[in-house]
Amino acid sequence: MSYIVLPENTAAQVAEFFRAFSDTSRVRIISALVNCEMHVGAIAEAVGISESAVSHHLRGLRQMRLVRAHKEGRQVFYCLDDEHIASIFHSGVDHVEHG
Amino acid sequence: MSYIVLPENTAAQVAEFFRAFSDTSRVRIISALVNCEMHVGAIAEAVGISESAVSHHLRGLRQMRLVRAHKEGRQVFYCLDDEHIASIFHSGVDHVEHG
DNA sequence: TAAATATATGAGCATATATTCATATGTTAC
DNA sequence: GTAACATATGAATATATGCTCATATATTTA
Repeated sequence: MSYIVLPENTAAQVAEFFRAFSDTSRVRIISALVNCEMHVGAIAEAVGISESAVSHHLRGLRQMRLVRAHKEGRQVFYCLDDEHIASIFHSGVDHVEHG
Repeated sequence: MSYIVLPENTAAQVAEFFRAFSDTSRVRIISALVNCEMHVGAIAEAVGISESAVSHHLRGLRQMRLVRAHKEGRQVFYCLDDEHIASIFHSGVDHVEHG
């Protein structure tokens, strides 16, 4: 029988993707963006961490295309990039709540 | 409008859960266990890392109940704990392959 | 019993990561 | 223009993480 293992490259990308959901603050940021778009200050207030920390996290999430941003005046609003992100997030919540 | 953010405790559990999928080696280990159960040595060979490293990863995955183990002689066979784990894994692969 | 095999585990090290602080950039109001 | 505000970014630091190496435990075989 042959063992089928995901190639290193693909596995690294998958790992990188899930790493976005692997930090408490990021999970809370993502949870805040599931139902509405929010600007950085509001996210910081809602999650309870500094705006700088939020900004750093959002940069990572942006680079991985988990979130999209658009500017309105001096505020920047963020939202989840697509439904797939929300879906994976919900899978994780489901797993820990009834799993 | 009120901002609904996942409580810290729950978010920490969700983050911990996804952290299991956030490392290249663990993703490959999980991928190997999707279709069959395998013993530690076979996993190590398939993934291409030391048996010790595999064993360390499997301990974490066991503690998080992502995998189950049973002994046969001196070998220990591992398999994914349930279909939900495989399903989340596949979601991640789908995301990076066509996302 | 002793030796060989399979897995598990603890310590140590090197790297990665999250946060804070200071500062930079861009925008609005005066 | 300057001041105030909102966000972004780089450096520094503290903690976490993955791997290796040495060793321990358990099982089979001679």
